[in-house]
Parts: sequence; structure tokens; C-alpha cells
Amino acid sequence: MPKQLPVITPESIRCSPLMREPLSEQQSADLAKAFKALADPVRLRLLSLIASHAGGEACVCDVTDAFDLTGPTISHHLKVLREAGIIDGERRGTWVYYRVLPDMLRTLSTLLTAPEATEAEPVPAAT
Amino acid sequence: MPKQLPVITPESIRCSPLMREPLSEQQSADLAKAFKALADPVRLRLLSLIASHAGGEACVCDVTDAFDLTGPTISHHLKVLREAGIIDGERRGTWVYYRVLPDMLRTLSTLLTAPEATEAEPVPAAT
DNA sequence: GGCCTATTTAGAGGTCTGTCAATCTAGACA
DNA sequence: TGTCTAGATTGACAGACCTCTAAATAGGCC
Repeated sequence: MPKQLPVITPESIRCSPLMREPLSEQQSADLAKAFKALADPVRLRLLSLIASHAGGEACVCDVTDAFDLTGPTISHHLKVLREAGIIDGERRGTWVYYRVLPDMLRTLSTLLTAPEATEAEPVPAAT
Repeated sequence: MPKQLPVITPESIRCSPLMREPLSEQQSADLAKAFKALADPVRLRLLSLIASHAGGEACVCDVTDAFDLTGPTISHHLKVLREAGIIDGERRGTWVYYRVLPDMLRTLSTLLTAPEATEAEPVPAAT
């Protein structure tokens, strides 16, 4: 499972705590790739199945049954999550086990967090 | 700006704190819609521009210049964000002002958060 | 080696998405 | 009323995406 190169890493994104300042084009492009990996119901469910599985990892065969999809399709979605730096897979004998890489999810989570309740006042219509 | 109906709300998602348990098909479908709205570099940058703008809101004309895109395209992206329940817009005179709705972002952020460092042990190969 | 199972890769088809040009709507103002 | 500006909507097109079937790869076992 030699994680092919076009993988995004949390370090490569390195975005400020939140949207307290505008994102650069590069940042937004990298972040969009990460969010795109999450923007599919099958991948979200795959992720939750892996993350919530005993031991923090799940074999492909463990999760395939939860879907009405063919093996190759599941494999495709796992690859997308892997290339987004969200999960990683390891072959052990006949089976391949996937586990969540928490760093990327943490990075995305932080990005979406409000820095503080710094004042969400609707602005007193100061014309 | 009568927010057309197919809007997702944080309440409608109501997912458990994190992926401590598998997502249902319905939850994953709703969440995927929300993440899909974030899965575009232009929309992410729009969001950061609005969120970081003085007063927490920005007029369309404030953000359009940051892009090499036509008005209709910007308008389209704003609509996607609006229908995802991530921003809301309000017309004031000639201009339309957008602001971030923090609830949806908070919901998504929480979803991606690890419940705790509950033990990321690689499992002692307990065959 | 030969066969079987688990998973990935390759290629194709149908659908969704981002973008644009053209057009339309809403408000301001003379 | 007419006109101007700010945004939104519509329709079209190219490229990306999800899914499948068919074929390939990897490891275990006889």
C-alpha cells in the first residue's frame, strides 16, 4: 500500500486556525481536495465504519457488506480517502486493513471552528 | 433572498459527536451535501472572505474582485453555500450582504473531531 | 506450480458540476 | 416612467465523478 504521491498532508495545508483571514488560492485548492474526499455519502459512511470499528481499523471485507456496491467501487472510494490523507491502508496477509489518520480530520475540523464567539452581532445597521 | 427549501440545517443532520458509531445512510447523505458545498476552492475562498470581512458580512461586490470569474459564477457558488445552510444573504438596498451561519460549520467541525484520544494503539496483534 | 480468495487497476457509460454568455429582476434615482 | 447598477436565473457545454464489468495482482494453501 505504497501511498501514491498525490497525497495531501495536514502539513501541506497549514491553514490558519480558522477563516479569520482569507484563504490563499493554494490553501483553498488543497482544502477543497480534502473536503471533496468527504463529499460523498459512501465515503463518509466508510470512514465512520472504519473509525468506529473495533481496534480503530477495519478490513475491506468488514465494510463492503454495508453497501450495495461492488468491490471495485468500494476500493475506489477507499483510494480517494487514502489519497486525501484521511485514511491509510496496510496489507496483512490476504486482507488489507484501513485506519483513520486523525491529523487531517483535525486540521479540517479546526478550520471550521469559530476562533471564539468574537461577536456575531448583526452589526447595528451603522449605515 | 427567500432561502429556497432544499436547505440543509444542522438540526436535520444531528449526527453523533463524532464517528464513534457508523453513520446511517440518511445522515451520510445529508452530511455529504454539506461537505460538497465546501468541496470547491472558490467556495472555500468565498467563505473565508465573507467570514473574515469586517462586520462578519460582505457584499457580493466585495468578494467578486478576488476571483477571475464572472458574476453569474460567483452567484452560483453563493447559492450553493446558501442552500447548504452555511451562509445566508440579505438584500439591503442595491446590495446583497452575505454572512456565515456558524451552526452548520460547528456541526461539521464536531463531526470531524476525535471524541478523545481514546487509544489509538495499533492493537497488539491479538491474532 | 496451480488454484482460490481478497483487493486493486483499467476502461466505459451515464450523471453531476463549474463556467460562461445572454437575459431577467430589484432597487435607486432623476 | 425611464434608466442605471447589483445580482440572480437560464441554458449550454466541457470536464469531473460514480458506478459497473473485465482483467490483473498479491498472498495463502494444496
